[in-house]
Amino acid sequence: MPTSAPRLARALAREHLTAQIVAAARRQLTEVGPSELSVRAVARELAMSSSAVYRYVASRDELLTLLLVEVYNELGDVTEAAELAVSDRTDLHTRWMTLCRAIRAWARGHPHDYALVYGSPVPGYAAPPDTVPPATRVVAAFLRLLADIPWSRHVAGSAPVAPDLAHAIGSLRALTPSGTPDLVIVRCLVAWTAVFGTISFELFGHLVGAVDDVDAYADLAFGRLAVDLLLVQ
Amino acid sequence: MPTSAPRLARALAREHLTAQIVAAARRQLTEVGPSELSVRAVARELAMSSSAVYRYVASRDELLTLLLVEVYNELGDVTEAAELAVSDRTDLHTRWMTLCRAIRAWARGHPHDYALVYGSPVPGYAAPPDTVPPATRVVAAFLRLLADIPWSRHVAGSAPVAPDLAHAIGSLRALTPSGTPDLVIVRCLVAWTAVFGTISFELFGHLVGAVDDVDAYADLAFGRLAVDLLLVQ
DNA sequence: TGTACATCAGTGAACGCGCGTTCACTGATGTAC
DNA sequence: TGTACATCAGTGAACGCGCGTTCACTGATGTAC
Repeated sequence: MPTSAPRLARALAREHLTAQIVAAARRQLTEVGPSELSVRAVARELAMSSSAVYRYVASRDELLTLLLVEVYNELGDVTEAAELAVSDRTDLHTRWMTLCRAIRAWARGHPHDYALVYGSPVPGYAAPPDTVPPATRVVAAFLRLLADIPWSRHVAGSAPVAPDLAHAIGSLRALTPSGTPDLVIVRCLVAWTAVFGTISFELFGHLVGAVDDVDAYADLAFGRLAVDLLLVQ
Repeated sequence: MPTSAPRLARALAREHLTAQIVAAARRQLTEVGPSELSVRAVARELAMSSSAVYRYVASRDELLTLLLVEVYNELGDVTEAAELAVSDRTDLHTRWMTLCRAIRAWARGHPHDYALVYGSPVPGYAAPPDTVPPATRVVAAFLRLLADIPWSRHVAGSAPVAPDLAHAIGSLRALTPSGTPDLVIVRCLVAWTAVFGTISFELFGHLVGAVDDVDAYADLAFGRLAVDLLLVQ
């Protein structure tokens, strides 16, 4: 114990400073886009030399990876909290709207974080596999909601599933309770895509000149998706 | 005429070289993302000095604007051609699928062009109003298709329009034949958004690990949108 | 408990790079008489 | 048609900037006897 305590102290200091570096980088992201994020600026903000950062982070790419994981997890927390916030679990429409609004609110509050994860890829950077699990938390929340929809009423008896459908979405089925119809998974993917498409268009400026009240429009869009795509109202 | 001919010659040369500069910039975009586009690289490709480019283009921002307009117009051409390619104008499902597939094919063929216009905004650059008209050509094509759907059958007698709906989408109504129900405009916006959301997710890597066959999935998604959102099958 | 050694954190200077943009200048092309 | 002048295209050097990353080094912190 007298030998391992100092060892622990150093390890703690390391963790603390690494966390501070990531925090400083995220503060950078409140002012500057992901592609402009710089190791030197992070060092400046922490009042340390730029070379010192390399004691904690191997490269700018590794810093980006740490950011990606943290941002995905923050959005994952928000998403999961929203998914559980509605006490009446049978009120699927409210659950859906709450989920969509929470994601949109987070995105509007963290536009550069959003751009980091859902915008165009950062030039020269390829996200490593470590970022995939935190990234799937959002779509998992969608899947959980979709799983509670009484699909049997609408879907079970309908047209047989196209033969190419099953293999197209193979990987996502692993995340899904067995027995979920393929058609439901496709609906989930389309809804998930449409929600983020709506947010991206808003944040990236594509609704300028078309939509005047983005808040009202977002709600209309989310509601439209619920009714038409999820058969929930 | 003898006085204006040389004047014309210089003007032609100017236009020619300006076009070559834009073309070289677009060639850059086949290899490099929009934020990495550089005036010096363009000059290099044309074997001229970097300062010479400034005879034709006032700044990097102006070059970006020229690119934006050209790219929007290229996509506008593709979109409009696709919208007209289906000879049976009453086959709305085929018209829809053709439109969606054409946009996706263009996007996959020009990923950096796509990122320029539909990805995260280029840092430090704000698109001027000149880029808005070419940008609207795509959504106009969607509107034209939507206008041919016999909505009266499904929508006319349905629930009254929410009061906040009208003002939320005020600006888009200017593009739309008068008499188009607000609900149809919202459906158009949602469909348009969902289509580009699908393409963005695919190109920006968010379907990795979820969808195995992106071609098959894209068709499924477009079809789902047609049936559920546009009531077209 | 005290001392010799090893490990680690942090520094400052430097390398090499590419960028946008300006400026004084040369030489060619057009213009007016 | 010929000549003096004005306009324009294009050059090369330079300014000032910021970046990622490396490296030899100092000084503090931990380790083993």
